[in-house]
Amino acid sequence: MVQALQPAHENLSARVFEALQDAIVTGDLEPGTKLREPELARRFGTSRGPLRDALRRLESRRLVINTPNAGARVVALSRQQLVELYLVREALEGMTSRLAAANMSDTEIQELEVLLKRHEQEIQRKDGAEYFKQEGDLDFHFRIAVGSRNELLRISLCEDHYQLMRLYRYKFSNRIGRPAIALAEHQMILDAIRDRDGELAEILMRRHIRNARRNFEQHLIDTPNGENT
Amino acid sequence: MVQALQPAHENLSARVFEALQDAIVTGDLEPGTKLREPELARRFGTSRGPLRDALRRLESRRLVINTPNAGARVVALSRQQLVELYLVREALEGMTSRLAAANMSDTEIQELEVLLKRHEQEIQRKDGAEYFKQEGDLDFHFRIAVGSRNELLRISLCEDHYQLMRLYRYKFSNRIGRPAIALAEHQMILDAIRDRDGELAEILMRRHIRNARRNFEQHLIDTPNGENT
DNA sequence: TTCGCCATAATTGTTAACAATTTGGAGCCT
DNA sequence: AGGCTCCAAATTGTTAACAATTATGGCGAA
Repeated sequence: MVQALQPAHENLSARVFEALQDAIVTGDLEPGTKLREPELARRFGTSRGPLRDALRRLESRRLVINTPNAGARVVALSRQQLVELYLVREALEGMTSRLAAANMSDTEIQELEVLLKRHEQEIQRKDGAEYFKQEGDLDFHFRIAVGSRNELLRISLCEDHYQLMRLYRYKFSNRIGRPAIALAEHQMILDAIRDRDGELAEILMRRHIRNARRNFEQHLIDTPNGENT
Repeated sequence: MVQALQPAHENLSARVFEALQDAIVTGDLEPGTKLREPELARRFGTSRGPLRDALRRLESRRLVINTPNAGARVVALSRQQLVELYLVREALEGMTSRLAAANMSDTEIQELEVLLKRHEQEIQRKDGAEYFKQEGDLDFHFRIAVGSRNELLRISLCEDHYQLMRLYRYKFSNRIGRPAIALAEHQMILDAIRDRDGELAEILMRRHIRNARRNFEQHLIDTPNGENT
């Protein structure tokens, strides 16, 4: 159950937007759920105006799909659409890595090293691995997006596509051994960035995401009756 | 001056959205223009509700920037932001071309050939070249996006980024000789797609957009005092 | 039973009024 | 003159009522 909004300061529209996005991404509102304006307005303690505003903003992030005169629903990505998302990420994050190799500060690179060291320990200890490996993975990609010094790329990835990825992160948990493989891939990407080798960083990042996609596609073959349309 | 909306059928919000987008992209409302809700509502013959709705949708396409409690303005891209846009296009359209080589139908490829033949004639006759070469260029890229059979890519490019490109297409008209060069690049990309050589198609498309970006960047160096921030 | 139709309820779309915030400028002081 | 404060006007944010559209459910006929 979603609770009312406590933080003041911002306008209602923005607060409802964040609360709704959180409810969707955490799975509190499951994919496909009908989003009725009067009900949600009551739940968030506001009127329908700001709520509609929030729905439009969520629609632009593809977390909500709206059909005119019929209402809004939480997005339910098909397997095909998830594959499409991987392909877009492959393209965008390849470019991101290339730019990050040129533009990331030495400090940021050192912080990335620390992050990966922590991931290594997490995986060895296997504590909280199920949860952490996904959020940690996104954190790695997130920092590279920031390091690209390209705001358009950063917003596309961090504020749009990653939210969608988070929404589906629990659906297809990576297979046994994949976290360690992913970490090794992250290490290689970081090495390339440290060497300021943009071309290699791009190639490695694309291969990394391509591997994740193929892992997912294999998962589809193994379990033909998924929960997605 | 923007006129009132005649087409019925759709809801007001959608009609205002399209009319406003058109006014922005055609330059009727210049970059940086303050968008006052009461004024626009009068102009489009509606109330502020649907108008705010339209503004939010334009915001999601980056054609409008909204600062809370201070109102909305037509976007005014800086030179740096335009460079960023080229880089994003390079990444996305590279992937688009790769996928189009695999997924475009033979009919679509033939239609692309017809399109390029027409461009060739247009350039030789030099009639309407100034206008056509830009819209025609976008048409070429548009069809490849469709041919990728990736809806996420198609929407990102055709409905988001291309509108921004159109908004700035008149600002930096390609230099002498560039249209012919661009056409030759288009030809090579089409050849690769016809050969179903996705890898080559991607390389060529990226080089094509990279060339356009460098052409633009050179333009920046030559004319340091641009109209953009 | 099952299909289609109609009335009713629920939901979305739109409007206008009210509240809160920001902007612009007059007037005053230094 | 220059800059500050404060008031007024304009603009954005929010709400609730009304209109239009869509979903629902019962009824009757084949």
